[in-house]
Amino acid sequence: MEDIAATAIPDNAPLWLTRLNPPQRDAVLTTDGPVLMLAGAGTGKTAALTARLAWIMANQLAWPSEILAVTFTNKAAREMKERIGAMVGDAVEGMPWMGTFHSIGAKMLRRHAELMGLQSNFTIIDTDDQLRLLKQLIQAQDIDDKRFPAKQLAGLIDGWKNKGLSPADLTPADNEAFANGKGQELYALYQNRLLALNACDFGDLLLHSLNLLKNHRDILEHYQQRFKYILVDEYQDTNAVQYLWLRLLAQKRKNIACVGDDDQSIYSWRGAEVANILRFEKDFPGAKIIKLEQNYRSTPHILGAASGLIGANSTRLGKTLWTELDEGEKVQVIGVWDGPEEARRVGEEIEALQSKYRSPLSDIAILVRAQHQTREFEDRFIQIGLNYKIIGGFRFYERAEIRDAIAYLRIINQPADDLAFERIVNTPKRGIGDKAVEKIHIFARAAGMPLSAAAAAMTGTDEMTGKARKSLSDLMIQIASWREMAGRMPPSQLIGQVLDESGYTDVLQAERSVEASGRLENLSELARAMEDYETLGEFLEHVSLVMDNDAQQGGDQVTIMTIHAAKGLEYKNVFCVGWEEGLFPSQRSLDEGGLASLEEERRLAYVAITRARERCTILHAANRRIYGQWTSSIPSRFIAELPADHIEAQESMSGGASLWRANWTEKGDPFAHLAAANATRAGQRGPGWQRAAASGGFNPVPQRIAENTRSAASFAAKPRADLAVGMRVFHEKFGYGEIIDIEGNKLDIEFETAGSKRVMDSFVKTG
DNA sequence: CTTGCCAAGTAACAG
DNA sequence: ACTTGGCAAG
Repeated sequence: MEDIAATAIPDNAPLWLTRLNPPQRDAVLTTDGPVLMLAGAGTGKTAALTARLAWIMANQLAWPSEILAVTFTNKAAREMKERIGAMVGDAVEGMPWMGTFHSIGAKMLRRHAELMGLQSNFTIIDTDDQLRLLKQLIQAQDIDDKRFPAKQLAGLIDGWKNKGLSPADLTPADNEAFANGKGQELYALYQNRLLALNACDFGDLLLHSLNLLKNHRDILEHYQQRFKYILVDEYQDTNAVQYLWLRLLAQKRKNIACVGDDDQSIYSWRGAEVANILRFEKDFPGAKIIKLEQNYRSTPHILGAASGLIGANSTRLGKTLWTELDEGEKVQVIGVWDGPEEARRVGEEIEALQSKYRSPLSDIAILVRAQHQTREFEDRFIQIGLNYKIIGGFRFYERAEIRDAIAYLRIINQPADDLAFERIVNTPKRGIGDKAVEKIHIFARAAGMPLSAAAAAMTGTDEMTGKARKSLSDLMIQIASWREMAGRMPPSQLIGQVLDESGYTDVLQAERSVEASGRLENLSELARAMEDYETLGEFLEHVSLVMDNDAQQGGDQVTIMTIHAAKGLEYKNVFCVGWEEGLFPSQRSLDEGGLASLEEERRLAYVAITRARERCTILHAANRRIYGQWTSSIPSRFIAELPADHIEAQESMSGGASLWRANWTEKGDPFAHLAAANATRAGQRGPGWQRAAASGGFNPVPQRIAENTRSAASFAAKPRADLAVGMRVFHEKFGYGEIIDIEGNKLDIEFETAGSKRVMDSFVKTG
């Protein structure tokens, strides 16, 4: 294992191979047999992976279509394709089996759908549909869906699927986990319902694919034969069902290369098992283990801070990262008064980076623990006119109008899609309300047919009364005509027809609000996105699995995203915000998982810091609002765990300092009592506070005091002097309007397009 | 059948 | 703070 007799460089070696370091090269040239690459953050893992694929193809060890390459995100797959393309040319185009577990599972499943009781045009339902379906089932069982919410059941079912368990595989304990022993029954009902709808949820894409291979020897052998090489990225994040699926496929040729880093395992909550990586040598005897430890990304200070932090974890394989880069700047730790000030401060730091280093905004990322933290930054950046984008969050296809449009497409593509039918039958409003839908349900159940078929049949009976009957009949005629159109026009054109003829566009246009025009824009964006697809089915697959909203509106933008979404990415400047106990590490995670969860949170912190190439800044606030309530907070313990040599606590408002400040400003500060309470608690315990105190937190004269009071005053702000009733003003979100009334710093404005609203004066511009 | 209002519960992370 | 669901009025 230690003898890394560096594989000799072949004579004909291309440049991209000679440039790799010895372990990387090893990982490329060891093509036969199982390989496990332990690759630390920033150690050139992707370079090695792509080179390995390029090498296999360039030497014709396998055709592109004979390689199975699994990545964790669509982004990673896309990126890898691009990089390989640059090395070996167009050959990548023919790599049909590169993608996420889910997309590959879906592909495989569509080819053999009938064996699993599905048709190949099955729908992939999202979490929203899943919840609605489960709720219906729970209610149909006469179970109180308040006490036993669909969300909880969805979580359990996902968990079972991640473990590879079908309803029949559940233990009595599993069964007891929901509604006093109804778990199994509901799971089984749900699966039957999905089959009847010709639909899969995300978990099914994996579970069905696994069962497909398990239960059909010939198919398994076909794929074992086909995939000459298997490559798996982020192996530490694979869950049981993925692991079993891989193991089946690799059994024959055993040319499987897995890449992972136990320190970056951050998905245990969705069933990932680090044990998979530890078990690799047992599963594949004689596996070659290759460690990548030279870091090419981060400065020694950043690396030192991250290493020190992760060193606090007890369960690690242990790697020692090193770098040849220049020392660089220390990691900055900044304490601020509250959430708004945190956002304000980050904005200032970004502006400083722009002027001092001429950093483009695309070199800057803000990493949050939880999605809701993005809002504060968004508000601030709109205010100061800083260009930003938020990754993840509200996914494009999760917007109501997009889901509506897609529901139309789904019911056109797949008549059995009851969920889609339910969604659109009265959208836009056409007088077919709950009562009418209920009738359709009853009819459908009696006749054993899908809703849309039942609805079509009912237009010929007297079940429906006048108006509803007419509307329904019109709708069914329209749907029939759209189905016919779908065969002869491209999807991007079809969607326009559908939206116009259904009256959807009209309703939005009639609304004449900013929101409505935004929706219309989104819909035309959707049509544009559809231009890349030739068939409806193709597009729907894309939308349910792939479509993300990083369709950048162009321009130079700061990126705001969760740490999870940032895994695998790097930025020159990284801001890690909200490092406070309860938020990060998240209270919920501590409550649920104890030490194991704490260690996962710490790995998350490690991932966050190691995204930074040159500058890493960590912030924590002394006060934050949670559920609309102001709450005091203490610095995260992770801050205390950063080695002092590598950090610089620039100034701190935390603990004692904020008490001092609170006393100082007590008069005008409505939150002084919170700060005092915070200080008391911080004084009792809290390792993060010790660090903050030890590293200069007790600066007796906080220099930024003037600014701080100003920011604390943002919620009790003085009204602006430059505004008066009757004045015409501009608001980023609502456009132009006239001031009707002024109340302190709040304005009542009659907007020209958005109607009358009450807004903060700081959000409007004059002139 | 729709709309509007109030109360309640709430927000971790992905495909 | 913000969204969702239930319920009452139009």
